[in-house]
Amino acid sequence: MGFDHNVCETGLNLGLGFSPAVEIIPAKAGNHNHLSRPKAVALSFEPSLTLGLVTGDKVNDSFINKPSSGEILYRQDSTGASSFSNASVKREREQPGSEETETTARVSSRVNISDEDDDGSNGRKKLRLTKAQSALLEESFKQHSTLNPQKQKQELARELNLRPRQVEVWFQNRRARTKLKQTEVDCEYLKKCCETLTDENRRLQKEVQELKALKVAQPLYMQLPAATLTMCPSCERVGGTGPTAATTDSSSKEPFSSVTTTPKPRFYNSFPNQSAAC
DNA sequence: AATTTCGCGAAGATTACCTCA
DNA sequence: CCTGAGGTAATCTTCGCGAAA
Repeated sequence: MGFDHNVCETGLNLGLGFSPAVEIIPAKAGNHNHLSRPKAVALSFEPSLTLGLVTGDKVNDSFINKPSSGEILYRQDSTGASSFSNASVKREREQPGSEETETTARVSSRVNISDEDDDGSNGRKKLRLTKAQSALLEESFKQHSTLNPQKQKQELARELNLRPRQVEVWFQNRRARTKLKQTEVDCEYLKKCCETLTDENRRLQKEVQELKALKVAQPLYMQLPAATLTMCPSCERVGGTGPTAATTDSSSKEPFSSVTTTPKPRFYNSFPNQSAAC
């Protein structure tokens, strides 16, 4: 019972502050930028909250795209960025059991065709990545969350039959989603810590009140014969400020008096179950 | 050596489209 | 059929870093 240090083992400093472990997001060699950039680090809490947790299977599953095999036309906007359009063509649902490769191939063929289909229309249409494309991108993301622009991006784009820009965008969005998930996890963790600290604070307040009440009753307490003084169950010393407690053996591991002058959380934890003198 | 400028890529915020209940 | 919510590709803006001038 009481404050469990394992819950906030990282040490919450000054209220809700904490001591995060800084984890550098692995960057591809050759990516000249910002290994040391503050924004490129992920906060992780020692017990279990790591980027790995978030990027693990459980979370990744939610990122797998739903099946889709709509009729998609590909075109470019004014900036050269690619986009897809189904404006003039009905989407068709992917039939259960349909071949993934076929879907990819169909989309890919449309991509190739529509590369030339530049009608200059400015509508922004969306591509829906196929399962296979998403899976490959996920796989690549697991290895490196950032792209080597001149190599990995090109290679992936070629493999997926996408434009390098699309691969780049996917990685950007993927990193954003990862961070969002991590933030949610962190938020939950901090909420729990906050609740724990609130409880602890409440309990300590109560304890202070008890000690104050004890102090008020102290004159009477001091008049009692020594034999009636409360004995500390752990160190078997008489509580109070008398010479017995003051002349404590320094070799004793947990001197009764020192405990009272060196408050430790665990001491307070168990306090309600022991005599008030402890 | 210090400063300025420029290009690049990443993050963050936002938009727009699509799907589904 | 309509609608709102959620997911996500795409776009825009801002920022930091390294290299060159």
